[in-house]
Amino acid sequence: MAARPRADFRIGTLGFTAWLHHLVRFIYPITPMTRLSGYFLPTEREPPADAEAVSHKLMVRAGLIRQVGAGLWSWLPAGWRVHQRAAQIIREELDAIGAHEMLMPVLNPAEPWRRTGRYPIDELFKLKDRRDADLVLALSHEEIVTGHIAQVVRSYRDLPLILYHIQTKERDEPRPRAGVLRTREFIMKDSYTFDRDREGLDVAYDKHVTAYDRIFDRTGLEWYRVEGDVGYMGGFGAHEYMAPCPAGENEIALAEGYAANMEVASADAQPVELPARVDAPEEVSTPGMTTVAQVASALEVPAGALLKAYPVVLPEGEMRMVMLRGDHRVNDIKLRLALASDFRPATAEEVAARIGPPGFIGPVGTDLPILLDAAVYDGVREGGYVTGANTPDAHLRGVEPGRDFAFERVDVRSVLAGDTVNGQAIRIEPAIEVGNIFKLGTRYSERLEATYLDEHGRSQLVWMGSYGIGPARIAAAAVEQFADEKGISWPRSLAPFDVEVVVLGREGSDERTFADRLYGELQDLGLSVLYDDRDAGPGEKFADAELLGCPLRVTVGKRSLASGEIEAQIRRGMVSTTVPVEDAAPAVARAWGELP
RNA sequence: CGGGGAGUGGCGCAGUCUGGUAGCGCACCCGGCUGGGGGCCGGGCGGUCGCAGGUUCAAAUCCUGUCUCCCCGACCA
Repeated sequence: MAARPRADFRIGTLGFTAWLHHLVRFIYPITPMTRLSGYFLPTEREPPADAEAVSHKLMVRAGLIRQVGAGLWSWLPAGWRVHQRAAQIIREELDAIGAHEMLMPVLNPAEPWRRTGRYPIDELFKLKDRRDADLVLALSHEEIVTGHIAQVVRSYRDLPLILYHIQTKERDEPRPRAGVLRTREFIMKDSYTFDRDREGLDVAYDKHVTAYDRIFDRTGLEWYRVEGDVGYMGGFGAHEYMAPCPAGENEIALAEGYAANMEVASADAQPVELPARVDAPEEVSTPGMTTVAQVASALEVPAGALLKAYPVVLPEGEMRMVMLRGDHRVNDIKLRLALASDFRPATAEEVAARIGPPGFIGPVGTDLPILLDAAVYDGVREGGYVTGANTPDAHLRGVEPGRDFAFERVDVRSVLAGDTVNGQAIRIEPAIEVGNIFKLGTRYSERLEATYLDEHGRSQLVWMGSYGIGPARIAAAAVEQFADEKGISWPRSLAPFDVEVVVLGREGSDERTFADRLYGELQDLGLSVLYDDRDAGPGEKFADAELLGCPLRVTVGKRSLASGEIEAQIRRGMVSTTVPVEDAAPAVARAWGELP
């Protein structure tokens, strides 16, 4: 009785539905205990001494996560609520494209991993059971899910399928870092699509684009879908979902209408002024000058007027010489794609034996196949470049591609800020990868024999895609993107609680009575509420509320009751508004509904 | 894997160089005051100094080994 003395109040204020709702709760007290006085929310005044990233510091300080070991984290109740909210958004949008949730084990027999060739991966945790059988801890679930498909799917009529689960992943990361941004154990939503053919895969992939776009829109994050690295063997398309933030481990190139991972980004280079054309290359003495900076400065030309050589060796031992502008850098991933092969840089000995003195090598006079980066002019316009002369202490000036050496055109450089795409200058920002989608093709179905019989009774390989999202990274990225000097500022969709009610006043005071009631009313309106009913000073309560970052803070004190207006502070931007004491709850709910 | 740094009450740190009774702030507990921005007064609890071995009359401190954590880089199916 004393616990719930407000039923009659509600009939009048909230209407019959809410009253009924309350009655049900009165009988089945399912309301979660979110009175701060009895909640496990250990806030800290100071960040962990060794924390660097904003999300790491704030999530620990706010009482969301606690470290267990390197790359191993517990999610405390409020943090887990955030994680669950992210997971629920993912779940809803995947269900909406016809995906079906399931659950696969983390502990796997080694055998399917051996079959797919992934057993030797260093990141894969390996262990043995008591009978000395080899086991692994799954770092994703292609092997297991494809194994099920191989067993179950017989006919083209069984396809397509979209399956997913939200399950722990284990990865023996060489370097866990930055709180929950890169951990050894984490929860991932991974989905897998199974189709009859390549066209079917394209459809499944597009469905994931739709779902992912909606998911990341709903999280409230700033995000980009960028082109990702497909790998030169068997990838058919890949995108990554990137959330820009200072602690990000990736770099993305962004321009109006363009977004790509730096690993694969392509853009038009900024122009460089070349020395005037000459009839034939001429040798100049450059004693001891083996760096671009030295040569450029000695010859008084911009670094971009130099062509530097990057000799590489293919697995079969063949050599290639990559030429690019002196102010540009080779992007190994793009080069690997261009070569359609792994490669390694040639050693100084190999260079000396095959081409010329290291530091002075160039394209003129060599018989090596030359790959010329797209940013290098081809000689029909502009002037001549400076290159190594393939003799000690000398360079050539006035070198023109095409006239002075033959080449194959490639795009293998890392783009720079200020380069353009469709005339729009790009900028480069750090970002955290929060999701990825990947067209696998038949790599796994081949090795695990996932086949079906088509309309003509012929056996066909199943076409697969795999798609991941890390809810923990969504949470951390949101912290990174929206934090201010006071703490976290959650987007509405991810906040651990919609509203935090702060009461100022002793046990038994009018403020308490009012706040108790408001707490219940807000919950009855469908809001999740954290109620700071602790016997603490106002400063401490405000500081904690701002640290935790619920979108809306409602303060009930003597002052508010006397003035007839209650302060409602919007966390994002720390904007204060007021709601009338009369009908406070619906007014708070309306205010909440307008937040980001 | 390479480089750098750190392990001392719950948190943040001093003390280590130069061996000699383990300290500070916050937090916590008790009493009181205060009550719209981490407030005040008084009284308390709590640490075998990461672990193991060694040197020494004596080790947080010196020596050896080892474990753990963080940062930078490499790596990131």
